[in-house]
Amino acid sequence: MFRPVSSKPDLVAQEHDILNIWRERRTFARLRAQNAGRERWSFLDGPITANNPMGVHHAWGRAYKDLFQRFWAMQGRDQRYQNGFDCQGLWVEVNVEKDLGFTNKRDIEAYGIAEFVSLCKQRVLTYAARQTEQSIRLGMWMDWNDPHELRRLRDRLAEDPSQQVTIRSTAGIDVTDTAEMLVGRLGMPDLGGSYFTFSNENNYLIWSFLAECHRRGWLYKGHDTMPWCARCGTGISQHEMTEGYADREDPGLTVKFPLVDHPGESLLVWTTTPWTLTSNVAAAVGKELRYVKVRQGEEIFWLGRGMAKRALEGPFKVLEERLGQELEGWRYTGPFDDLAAVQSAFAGADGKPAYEHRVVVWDQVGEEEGTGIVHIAPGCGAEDFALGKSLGLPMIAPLDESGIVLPGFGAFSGRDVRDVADPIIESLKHRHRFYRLETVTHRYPHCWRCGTPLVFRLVDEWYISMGAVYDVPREQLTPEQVDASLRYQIMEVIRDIKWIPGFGYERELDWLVNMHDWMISKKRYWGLALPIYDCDCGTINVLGSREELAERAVEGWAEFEGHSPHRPHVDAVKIRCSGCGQPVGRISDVGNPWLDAGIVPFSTMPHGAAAVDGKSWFPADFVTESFPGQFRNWFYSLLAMSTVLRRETPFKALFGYALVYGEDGRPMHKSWGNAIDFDEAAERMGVDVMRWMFANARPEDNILFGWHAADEARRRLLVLWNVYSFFVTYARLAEWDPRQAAPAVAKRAPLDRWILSRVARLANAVEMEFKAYDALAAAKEIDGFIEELSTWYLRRSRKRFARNADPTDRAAAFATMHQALEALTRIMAPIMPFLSESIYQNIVVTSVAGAPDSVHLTPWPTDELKGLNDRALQASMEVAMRVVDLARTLRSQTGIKVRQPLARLWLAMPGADRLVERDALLELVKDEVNVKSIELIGDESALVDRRVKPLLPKIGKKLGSAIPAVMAAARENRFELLADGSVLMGGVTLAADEVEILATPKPGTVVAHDEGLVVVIDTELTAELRAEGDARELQRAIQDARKEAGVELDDEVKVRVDAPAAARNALEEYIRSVEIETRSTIVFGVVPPSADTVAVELDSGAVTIGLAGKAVAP
RNA sequence: GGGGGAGUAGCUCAACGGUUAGAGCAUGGCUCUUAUACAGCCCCGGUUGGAGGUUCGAAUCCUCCCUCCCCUACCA
Repeated sequence: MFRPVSSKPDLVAQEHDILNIWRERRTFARLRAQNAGRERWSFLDGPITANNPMGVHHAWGRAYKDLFQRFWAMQGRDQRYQNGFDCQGLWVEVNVEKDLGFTNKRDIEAYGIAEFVSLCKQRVLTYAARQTEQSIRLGMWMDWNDPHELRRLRDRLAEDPSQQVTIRSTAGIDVTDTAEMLVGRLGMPDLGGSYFTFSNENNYLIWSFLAECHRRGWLYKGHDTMPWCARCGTGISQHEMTEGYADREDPGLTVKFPLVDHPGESLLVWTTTPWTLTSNVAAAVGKELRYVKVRQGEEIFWLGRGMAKRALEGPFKVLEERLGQELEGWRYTGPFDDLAAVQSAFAGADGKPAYEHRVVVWDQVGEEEGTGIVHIAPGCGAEDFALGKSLGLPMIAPLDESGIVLPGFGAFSGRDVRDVADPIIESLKHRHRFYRLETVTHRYPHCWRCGTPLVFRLVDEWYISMGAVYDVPREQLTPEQVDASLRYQIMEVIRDIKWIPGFGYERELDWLVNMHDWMISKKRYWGLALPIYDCDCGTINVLGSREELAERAVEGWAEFEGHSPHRPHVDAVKIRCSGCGQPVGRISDVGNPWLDAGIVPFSTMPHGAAAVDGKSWFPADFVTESFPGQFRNWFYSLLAMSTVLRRETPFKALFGYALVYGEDGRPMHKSWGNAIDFDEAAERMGVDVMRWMFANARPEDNILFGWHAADEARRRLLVLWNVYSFFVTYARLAEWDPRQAAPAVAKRAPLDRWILSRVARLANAVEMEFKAYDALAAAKEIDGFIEELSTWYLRRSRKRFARNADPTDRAAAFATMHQALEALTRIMAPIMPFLSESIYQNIVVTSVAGAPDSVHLTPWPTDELKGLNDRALQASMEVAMRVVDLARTLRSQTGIKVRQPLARLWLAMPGADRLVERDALLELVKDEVNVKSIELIGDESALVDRRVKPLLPKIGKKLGSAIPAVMAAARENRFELLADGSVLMGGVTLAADEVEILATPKPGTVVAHDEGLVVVIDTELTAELRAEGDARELQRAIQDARKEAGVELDDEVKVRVDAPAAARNALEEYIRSVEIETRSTIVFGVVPPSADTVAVELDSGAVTIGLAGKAVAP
């Protein structure tokens, strides 16, 4: 017998039970064994940053990942099930710094890089363990490391990285190595478990990638002015800029640059970054722009003509007008010519000034903002740098890597760049160079990690060239051009990918066209050690492997030996320069973390000789990640690296989804009170509710996640639960068991055959949707099925499950419901692994011989159910359901309750003869809407009129301006039906296929209609009908009373009914059937005051009923 | 600043140029039911952001304006 099921499930507790069952029975391991060696489905997990606990936003993507893995497992596919952790980079560093209370890089150096890097590793292990536990809670089936082992490894690493430690692989084999080396070997085949991007293998493979880039001449050192975060002390690459833009208020400062050759006259220049004025080198004007000389009081200024009104304060008089090019070469006195840094930058070889501030022409000068004369500081802006370089201007770089003004800048030296604006303005006022100060709000880049406003700094960084952008359409490129430009090669590669949603392809393409070279260096500590050895002789050595490092090492190897390829140990090694033969050290930079994530197809899916059994998992069939940002990050790095190494795509299909927002439509934010922690969500709403919510979200839109949304999602699941609970309750009462013989499907009621056909169709539809990676469409199918299972199949079948039902029919109903539920649990298992498992365990595992002991070990049911499909029956049933809807509408319009039986229902149904099982279906309708008989009438009936609906899309173009007349005729029912089926109306003749003939009710009767169906009810109530209605009303009241009294379903009760004589008479005929339905014995008479009483207003009079206790002792 | 979207019921979103703009949620009302803290139905709710234009007909196409979002960008 089935285990009893509460009607109010504790979903959360149930999920924990299921987790225990899976663990005890090693269900996942058995699933893997079951599919091992079969056709593969290769999923590549995008690494989650192991830096914090997992959030509900991670849960969205992880729900998709698990969903599709489970689905393909049910398709019998072999899989890798490897989760990934992203480990290296600034994310982790910033948090470790925060924990230590550090404010900048000098603190790290003082603390010790080795210790700092070790803490970074420990933090990764801490959160990898945590996220592993959370992911398991989510139901995600992966080849997980034991979280306790990860924590133990972390603790051993903290104690002494060189100590020998033994850990158990996920396959159960003990492996011994030093703590540091074991950490570096995580995710490798011998240890199993999640891959970690800090692994030795991952790092060395990036080396080989970089060496390959170098071999092809694509790796170079750039000297440029880059966005720079002073707090983090590192440049920010173009890939990282997106999230960092925010509105910011800055000073809008207008200053005077006195002209050397025009005494008393000054240029007016505008800037929002006062600190860059110390490094001013030139002032740029537009060649074709017009400039004016104006007088204000005693002073004379030059500025753009179009800007004068806005930029000048107070009245002015225009004295002269010139083109920008006429100003070229004018010399002016710089704002801070007395600074040593300026003097030395301008000095020639002999120490005398070789350069003077002057006006230059620049095509990018515009007239939208400022004064039309642009302050140029090549050391403080990328565009300024480019201009300065092309004109051979001196460069002045005022900041060190922490944003502190360098020596040589007088009183400003040693101050933080963020604090020098005011002193500079003061100083300018002092020097009579100040003109005006306002406040400007503009979009300004900030550090994506720590939020510090970026500055621009002149630095050396390392880049991978993305190749030329040719000024011709792509299809006209020659193969040679494509071979020379990586970006076009990537563009070719991405054509082979199925992008879901489709706009992903365009977006990636757009990024590829516009992207700059890939800046891969970071002046930090925790990350990939770039294998670049930049020799003073001009030779750049790039190593491709640990072996090459060993081979070429000339010193420091002993210090490195036994360590992961991280700073500081790897920095100890010096190699022999291939150019000059001298020892050369590694550059101190670490790598861009997207290199770490981009190499994982190669580090986790070895191919060729490296493949474990000669078969490669590369390329992946599927990847899925949140798309905002990833087009320039993970997707990009995957594609770039795979294109360089193999010139083919690393994945065949990409499914992108948007962001998780709070219920209020804003990003989740702790301080806004709309954030929900994953753990809290899991333990309060349950993960299946969450997964159901996620599956029902439109992936291309942001999902609004919250408690109300969860309640709504849970509702549909409770409908299913109620069906299940009903089934189990009655199966237990009937002691029904799936092993009992049931009538053959063909012999069952049409209702049974219909729901089985329905579930067969569901299996097929959901399979198709999952294969198209459309979880939403699949969820909608399932949702629709649950709705019909509950509100039609079960609703119409309820009586069939009762004890007094026909035994054969009852057996058929039980068997049908059982099969439908069993199939449904399998179909929804990928989305809701717990709920489906819980139902399956109870109704299948306990009682079906030979059934797998988990729903997740069952195959996808489409093939098993195929034979049950019956399209004609489904179409007919839909008509019946619509008739019921119409009849209900009529009842509610006339105010006649469904409990009140009606004599007749008239039904006009075009094509009624095409319906299969017509009589049986009409019986269902009769029962459902409580009418004694249904009479079919033709559309010629006196009850309906005909109406003509012109099919506008067909006739619109043809008729043009005649349309209004035709439509008016249609509205007013003015038309003539011709013998050949055509229709004359509004002065034109419409062919039969240009119109639809509708049956519509004649006014004056109670009718409802819908697409040709017309339903009319007979509202006349005879005395018998009223009496029967009263009986049902009484029955209902007794059931209510039973419920109030908390009587068990199976208990017999005694009921006293206090009714006037008229009511007694009316009810008399039906008392016996009411007794049966309500499992009671009815006695008319006074209700004792002690009983639970209920008052009912019957048609035949007011009655009071009272439960007088149980009739039969239990 | 450049490019692309989107503005439709209180909220979240639908609606090949086709005449009465629909769903879900929320509010309110009703109903069904020992599946009993389930569910169903109905009502209410709209100048389709605004103004013009094209068309027999516009939420839909065009122009301008307003607002928001996304992508992109160091314009000083």
